[in-house]
Amino acid sequence: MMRRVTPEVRKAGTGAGGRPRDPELGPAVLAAAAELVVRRGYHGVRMEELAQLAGTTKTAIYRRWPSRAAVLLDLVAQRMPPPVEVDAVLPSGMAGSAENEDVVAASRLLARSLSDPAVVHCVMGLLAEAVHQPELGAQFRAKLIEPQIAAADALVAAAKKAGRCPPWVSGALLADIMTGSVLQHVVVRGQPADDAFFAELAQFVGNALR
Amino acid sequence: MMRRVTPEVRKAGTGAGGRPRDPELGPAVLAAAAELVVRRGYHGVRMEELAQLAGTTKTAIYRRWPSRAAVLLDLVAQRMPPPVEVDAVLPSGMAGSAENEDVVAASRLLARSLSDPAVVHCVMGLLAEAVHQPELGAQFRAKLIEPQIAAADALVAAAKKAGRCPPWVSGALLADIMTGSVLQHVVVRGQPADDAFFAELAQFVGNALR
Amino acid sequence: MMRRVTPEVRKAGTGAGGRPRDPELGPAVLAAAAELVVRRGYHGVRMEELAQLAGTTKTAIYRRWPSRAAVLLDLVAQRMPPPVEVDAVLPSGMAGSAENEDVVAASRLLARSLSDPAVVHCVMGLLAEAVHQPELGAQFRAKLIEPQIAAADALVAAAKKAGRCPPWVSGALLADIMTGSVLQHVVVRGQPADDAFFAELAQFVGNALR
Amino acid sequence: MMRRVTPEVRKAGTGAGGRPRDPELGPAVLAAAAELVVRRGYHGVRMEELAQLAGTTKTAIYRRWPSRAAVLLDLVAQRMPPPVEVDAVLPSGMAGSAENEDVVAASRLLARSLSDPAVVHCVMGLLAEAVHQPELGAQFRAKLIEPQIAAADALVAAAKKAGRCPPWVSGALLADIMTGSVLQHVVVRGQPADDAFFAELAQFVGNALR
DNA sequence: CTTTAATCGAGACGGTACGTCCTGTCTTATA
DNA sequence: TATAAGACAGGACGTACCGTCTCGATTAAAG
Repeated sequence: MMRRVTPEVRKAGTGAGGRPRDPELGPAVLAAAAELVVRRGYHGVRMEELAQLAGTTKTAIYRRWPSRAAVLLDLVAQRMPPPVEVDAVLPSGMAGSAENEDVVAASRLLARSLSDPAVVHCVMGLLAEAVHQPELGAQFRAKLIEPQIAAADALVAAAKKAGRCPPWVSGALLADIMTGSVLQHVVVRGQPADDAFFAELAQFVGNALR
Repeated sequence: MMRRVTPEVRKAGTGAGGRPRDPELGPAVLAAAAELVVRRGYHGVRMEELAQLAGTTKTAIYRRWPSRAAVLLDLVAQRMPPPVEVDAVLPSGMAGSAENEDVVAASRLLARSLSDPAVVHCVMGLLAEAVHQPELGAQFRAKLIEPQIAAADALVAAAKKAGRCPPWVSGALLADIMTGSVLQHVVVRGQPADDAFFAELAQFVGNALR
Repeated sequence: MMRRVTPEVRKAGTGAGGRPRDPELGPAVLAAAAELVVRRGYHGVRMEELAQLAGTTKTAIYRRWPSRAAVLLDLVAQRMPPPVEVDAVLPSGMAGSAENEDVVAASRLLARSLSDPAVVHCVMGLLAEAVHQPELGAQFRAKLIEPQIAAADALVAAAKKAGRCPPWVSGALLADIMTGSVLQHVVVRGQPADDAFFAELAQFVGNALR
Repeated sequence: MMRRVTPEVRKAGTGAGGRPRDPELGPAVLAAAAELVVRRGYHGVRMEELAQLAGTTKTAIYRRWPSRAAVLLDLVAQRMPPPVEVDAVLPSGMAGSAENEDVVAASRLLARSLSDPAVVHCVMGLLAEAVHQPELGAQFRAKLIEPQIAAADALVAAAKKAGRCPPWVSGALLADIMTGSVLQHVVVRGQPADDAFFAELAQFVGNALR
């Protein structure tokens, strides 16, 4: 007997029938969350108000995300720029680059991950909550941090092969330094992440990679 | 006209008569807060439980601090190691040091500010709350960050005068990089701040200061 | 002008075409409701669980009944024994009965209306809901109470004609006393409706009718 | 050593110090509940609205009562008239009363327990909830029913001693009949509990007690 | 044999209330 | 005046349930 194949492969979670999820609802919630998080901060995102602003109800939100933290985590994952792409920074023909300007440029991109204020506010709140909520921390790292580290590793590996990076530098270290410095500068010290700061940082890193 | 003193959050010893404050109570609260913050994280520090663990009541705590954040801020201020002392790192007779090992050593001290887990957890929570609570952020920076920057500035100035530091390096940048990298490594990525990491970081900084 | 028939709660078989209703589904729902109402009480009958126990879905139930109360009302109407039939109790030839044992026997039947625990639980819940839901109350009385009163009235009229019942006794009063006493005894006081109680009650009524 | 006696025996639950409960708050909640229950019925009493109407908050209500049902139970207990007092009905000098009018009068009082509409609505809702919530049912009976039964028992015992009541009549039976009949008449059938009904009922009972 | 129309299972949706939890303020009696 | 004790107002949380809705699939009678 031939298995009956459903004519259309459904993309919704469980697989079978039922009223399909409103496709506009999820994005609307994330957009509302982004607005609220910059208006009121991480703890100012109240589920009731979030639902109202998104034109829906708490119930619908909790059907998609298990908690408020999960919503904000998804918000960050969506707004965070994708990690550095090696090929975009180290084009094949660029082999004999006089200095290591290409690696430095890539590092600048890494640092600019935290340029969106909504992202910054969410990240702080999530980290504070994740400290003693291991599952949240694991998801946070899997969704946001590990791709970044992987990209940095690939970047460093390519640079090493081309002789433009000392062998003792690791991608993880580079990522820690770039994003960490921005975090400290912006969030902890409350300073603007302007071009002057990025220039200083780039010069520091460029000097270290000599 | 006599200024009306709000009974709450009065500094101890303002007036004359009355029962004196129990001098052991304040420290007991901070100790209990340190224990709770590592057990349950920043948001896990409930005022009722904190009071109970410190052997007192909420009333007594709120007489000393205006809010939960203020308690945790004081906790950090107390547990945070004092900022680097220039004289301890750059002794007068050490002038012609072959390399820049002394500045690197000072930077390591700067980085080790965040070695206490209680401090790390508090800092994250306080920052998350401070994002939309400007007064808290100002106090945070005045108590914790500005002394650090000042110390780093003094350190860098002395090193520059001795020719062991490039002129484009600022103390603020050095502090941002050192503490920020540790913050990222420990809190965001959840990695241990062990000697291997500090060594990598020191080598990076040492290379940059050449 | 053709009347627009709302698709919901349509009587089965109104129009022509279309898939016919599953005839086993309605009874299955009532049976499941009976089971649930004795297991968990009136408010414990959740529509989702009811549907699942009946092997169907909420949709199918709401196509047949407009609300949860309507389902339970139908359950009572089905499980409630039919009201007393005069002829069954007062056979024509039994005219000169020495006592009034026949009326007493009829009253016992009246009282036994509430012997089914599912019925008792439903009745309580329905009444509680009907207090401020006049339409539900009206349906409740029309379906369950008025037939009982009518039967009691007929019974009393026949008994009066045969001289076995004082002229000041009405069927409504008799019904109130018999069913009300059982309600109080069983539901309010939580006592079993056993033979001893019915005997006591019958003796009381028999004495009153002398 | 003499035990220190607190100068004033506190009536509040736990016994020791602390801010005393607002004595007006409990009565205000019960009054508000009475108003809401007649306006909207048992299920229409929402905790939030109840709190607001009483000029307080949900928290304060839940500190005094464990659940909504407990509030309404207390409301009934307060509004329900006290059970019949034998001495008030059977004065010592009234021994040779021609008929049994005194017992009948007492029964009428018994029946009038359900004259308050707020009481009736609450009783119905409580009973519906108590069906499968044994603890609530037990409290309901202990607070409301058992005193009534005890009073009826005392009444019947005194009447028997004076020869104005048949030996086979129990107080419980009399209470079941009186209150149950009213319950049925008012709640189930939706008829008014007017004098005509009470007269009919009294005549029936008076006849039975002959 | 196709069209039509109503049913079915499945499950998302808006809405509403629940009871819990926590913060920061207050009101007592006692030390 | 400080303390322990605990009630208070206020507000958000996440859960649970109701009754409605929107799908695709199914099932018969009508055309």
